Amino acid sequence: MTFYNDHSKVWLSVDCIIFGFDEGKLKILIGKRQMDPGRGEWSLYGGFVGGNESVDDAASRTLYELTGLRNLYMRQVGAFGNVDRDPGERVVSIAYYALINVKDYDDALRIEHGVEWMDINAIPQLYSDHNEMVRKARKLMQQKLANEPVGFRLLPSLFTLTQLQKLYEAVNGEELDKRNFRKRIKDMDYIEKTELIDKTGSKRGAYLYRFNKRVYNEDPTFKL
Amino acid sequence: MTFYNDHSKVWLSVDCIIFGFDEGKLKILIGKRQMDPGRGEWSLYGGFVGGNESVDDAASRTLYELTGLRNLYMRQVGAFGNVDRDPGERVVSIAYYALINVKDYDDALRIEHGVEWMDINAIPQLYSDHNEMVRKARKLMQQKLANEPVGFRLLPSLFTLTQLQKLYEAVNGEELDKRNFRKRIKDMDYIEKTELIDKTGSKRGAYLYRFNKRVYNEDPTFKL
DNA sequence: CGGTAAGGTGTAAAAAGTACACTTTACCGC
DNA sequence: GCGGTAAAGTGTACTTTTTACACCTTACCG
Repeated sequence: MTFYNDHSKVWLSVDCIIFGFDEGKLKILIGKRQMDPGRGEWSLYGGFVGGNESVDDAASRTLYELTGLRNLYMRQVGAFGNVDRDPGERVVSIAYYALINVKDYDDALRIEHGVEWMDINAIPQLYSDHNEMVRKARKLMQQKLANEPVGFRLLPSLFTLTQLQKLYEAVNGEELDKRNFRKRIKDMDYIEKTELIDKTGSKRGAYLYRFNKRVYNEDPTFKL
Repeated sequence: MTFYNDHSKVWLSVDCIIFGFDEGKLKILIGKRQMDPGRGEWSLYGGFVGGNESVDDAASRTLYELTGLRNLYMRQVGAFGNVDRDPGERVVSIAYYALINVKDYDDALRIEHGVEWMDINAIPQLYSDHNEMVRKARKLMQQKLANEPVGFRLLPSLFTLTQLQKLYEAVNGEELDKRNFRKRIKDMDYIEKTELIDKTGSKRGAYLYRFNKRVYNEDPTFKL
């Protein structure tokens, strides 16, 4: 049964913009392409969409391949479909961004795949239209973090308010006032203060907080 | 030269969510499918992506086919890629939304294509995943209209403030205060009052306004 | 010439956002 | 053991933005 034979088919790929937060900086994972065409160029990590998987599933699988992690927070960036975007063949790519806690990513696995964390503000020229994908992903991710409590995906499950603030500063590229920031956090009942104290970031130590999804779901309001 | 032969190809289509504003209501164009599979079901208008055109171009072409209009405001909604979204074959579709001024659309052409304007709040069940596309398109379009001055694309080039207000009320699904709305418009220098008066909407007549893109570009700030 | 229906206008109160500086704590090095 | 250091933590006054709200004007129509 073939309805559409008079139209042409294309290869479909997925490309992943994987955001991490480390050393106070927002970073993404990129590596040098290990295959033709474009061998040796800096590139996002990607893969092809199989005949028997959804595009979302292909992205999840690709993320899993690279990181060994499942159930990452992931959103579609969009389809990139210029005719000559791939130097070899007609390939349309669907970009996805993901948020991961850098500490969850096994470093050996990272090296095995030949990718590294690069500061979002120092991304070199990338293969094909990947820079454009990164730009769009960053914009969408910024908007998402401003309106939904997903930034926590970039942090350990226990985090200090300073870490959270630095994260938002890195994402938005601007400094925030500490007191105003903490005031707003205090109004969010689903960001819970624990009795635990982190001593790694300062001599004095800072209280650790945690995001409570249950509480959030009862009144899903967020704005930062 | 074929690098990717061990992967499978798919058909790519585009589907269009075409927004119009008429009779004080936000509407989209839908029609009954005239081909298998799904013949007779309500559906968005779409088309296939050709081997030699970008996905964006395919969407423009499809919009032109349907409306006879070029340079419509158009944005990508995203890729829809579930394996069985099309009952016949594996087809991945990229959805686009467009904004048109209903008056610009020749009614004979509309009827010829068998599509009609349907209130966004009364959309029936649509073919495949088209309802999902509409939901996402509406959300993106709402956000876009709140942050960029593109709502004018849904109105004649000369419009009254009441028309503009009704448009925003329809888009956001909530009534707005007339004085507050007009106050905000007055702060936007690029929405220019003309000396022309529209007498069709009221006995008294209302001043017609126009959006000045040049002025907007000098200080592209917008928020409604 | 009175009724009607949309056009047009300003002010005050509430809420949200912004700017801003000092004390506390615990470690470290001398 | 004590002075220096570096991050943690905390409240108030001011500014800006947002919201609520009611009446007069105009021109057509019957």
